[in-house]
Amino acid sequence: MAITIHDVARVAGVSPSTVSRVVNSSTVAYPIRPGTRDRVLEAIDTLGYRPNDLARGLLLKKSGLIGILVPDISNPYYPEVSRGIEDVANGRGYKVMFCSTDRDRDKATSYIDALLLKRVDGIVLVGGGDEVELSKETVAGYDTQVVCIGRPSATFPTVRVDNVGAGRMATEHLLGLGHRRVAFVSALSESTTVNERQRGYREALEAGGTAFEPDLVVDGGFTEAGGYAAGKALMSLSEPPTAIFAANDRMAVGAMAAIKDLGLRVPTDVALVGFDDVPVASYLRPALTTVSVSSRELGAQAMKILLDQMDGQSARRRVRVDTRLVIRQSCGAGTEST
Amino acid sequence: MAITIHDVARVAGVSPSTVSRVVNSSTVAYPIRPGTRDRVLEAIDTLGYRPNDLARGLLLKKSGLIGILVPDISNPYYPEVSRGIEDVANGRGYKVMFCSTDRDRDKATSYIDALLLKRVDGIVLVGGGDEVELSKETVAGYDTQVVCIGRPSATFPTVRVDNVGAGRMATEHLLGLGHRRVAFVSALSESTTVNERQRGYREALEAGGTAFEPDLVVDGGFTEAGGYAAGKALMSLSEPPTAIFAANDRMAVGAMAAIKDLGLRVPTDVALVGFDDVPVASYLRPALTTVSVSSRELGAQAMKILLDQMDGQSARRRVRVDTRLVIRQSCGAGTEST
DNA sequence: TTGTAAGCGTTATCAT
DNA sequence: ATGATAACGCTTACAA
Repeated sequence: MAITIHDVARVAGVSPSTVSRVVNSSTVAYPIRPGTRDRVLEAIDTLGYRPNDLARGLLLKKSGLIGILVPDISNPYYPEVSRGIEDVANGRGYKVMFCSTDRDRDKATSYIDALLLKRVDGIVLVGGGDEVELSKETVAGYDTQVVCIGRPSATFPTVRVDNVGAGRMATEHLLGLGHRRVAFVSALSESTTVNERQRGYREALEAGGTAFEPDLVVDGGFTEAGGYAAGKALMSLSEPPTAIFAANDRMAVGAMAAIKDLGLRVPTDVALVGFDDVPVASYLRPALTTVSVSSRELGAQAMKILLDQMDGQSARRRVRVDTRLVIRQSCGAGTEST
Repeated sequence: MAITIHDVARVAGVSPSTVSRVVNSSTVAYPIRPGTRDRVLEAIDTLGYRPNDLARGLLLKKSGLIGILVPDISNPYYPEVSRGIEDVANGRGYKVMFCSTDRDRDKATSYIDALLLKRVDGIVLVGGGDEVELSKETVAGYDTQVVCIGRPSATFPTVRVDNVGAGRMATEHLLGLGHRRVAFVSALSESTTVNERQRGYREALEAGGTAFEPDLVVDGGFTEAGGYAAGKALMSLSEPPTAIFAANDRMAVGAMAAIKDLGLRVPTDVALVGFDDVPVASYLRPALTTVSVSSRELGAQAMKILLDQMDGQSARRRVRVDTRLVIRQSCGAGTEST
């Protein structure tokens, strides 16, 4: 049987309220006689008492939990984002529940449902996938705050990456290196993230006076395997591209393997640029040129907004986090590796 | 204000108990007149009622939560394990809380504490790190079951990988290929996992009549950066190794980059074998030969044991999950890539 | 087949 | 400075 506050009270010879006040003395200031406090503390220690967060949460209407919904746990980018969230959350006594939808609508829905049932104090929606649907009405009456990362939202505050600008930047870089046939490895989905990067790609092409060619855009399904297939398909074109921009690093890794397997070289035969700057990016050879978004910062900003909202403060509704192109070897312009 | 069971009861013109019975009809069989059920269901629908898991948990002494403690979220291996746990857990209505200790003792302790406070129904301890300490006494009285993955434990059931055997297998493979100077990229810590792999390495050496050389064992700190430094150090030895076995894939990736940067080639100049079979392993060029442990299976088995324990069934205390050496290109024996 | 009432463990409010 | 009491939202005997 679990030790309750009553057990402690009995052993210490005080009332449950006193025990409660001792336990929460860090949060709520309350005058307690030193002797009493000592006896309570001692009783807690000998009994090994730990308060029940469920009971506390029921009363306080707070679970102390923050839910994070990411599209794909196997993409190292998302753990980084969640690390940012976690650091800020833990600093304020919140714990996080990390959930991966695997870009599956049913899974997403059931997770949101569970999060709401658990009365999480906040939800962070990460990524631009359309498998997640959450309306203002759904969360209304739940005393739960919501913030989005990397997805547009009219109803909830958002922390955004300038994907269009970053896509443009990456493509312009390739164009500036003299490439005229630049391909884009996309991912078919309603993911706004990828679509935006593609828009930037297209804008750069058009601004550079290069015609957009549908043949040069292929699906890579977010994964290494998809990127590999995309790379093969692209390089088998009658007029293959001289540069490839992949919408994420995982696909870029796959594309790089495909290029090498065809006996071609990066960047000599094909230049390659990725997106995310995952940990392995700088340890590939050639090291991958990629768009780095400070993913940790992204998470931290989102969590700060959440905290502000929970405190009832009027939080900033829209925050942008910068991106930068990390020029390594795969684009042919840099020599930097690590 | 949130909708409670009383609101539904009032609207449907029944008592709260009846509403409760309708809501939980899937779990607990109870006779209810169809007409009544319909009215309740309708009221639930119009009001948008969702039960409060905190209240339910307080009463039932169940949170419906499973805590997972991993050493390092940025190693893609752990998300895979947790996926295995999750799949089984979700199938039985449990949700998981994913926590990364970052191999930090304070973080680990505070997470375990939080998990216990939240009255999680089960805890899965993943990885052999010594930053995690959890005794039978600590969980006693918490109605919380514990299971370990990849770590020895006398007190809790464990799902183990035969790290010694796998380490031996990988090393024997290299030895069989004619290598006599085989290095080991380790990770300094009390992690039993790495130590066991190293033991296997050593056993294979001795069984093969090759002397163990302390110089050939270097620290790689679990990461690509550490593996890179280790690779450089190893290849700068007056008598460099002709083969390197890294205790995990992240370090193997780093070592591969180091070797290439020194103008040497894998596997011609140095053969390389990793451990984990992370997603990128097969997309490196040369593709990484590595020990594959069915990490998903590992998680699934652990969760099944947890469920058995929670059901009060006598679960199997020790389960072993197989490993196999995936021979790709980096060891020089295979041609297989993807 | 349905309703009443007690209680899960905690904290806020009001007394003392 | 401390204690008694009510309440948070739910489930489950027990009663009807």
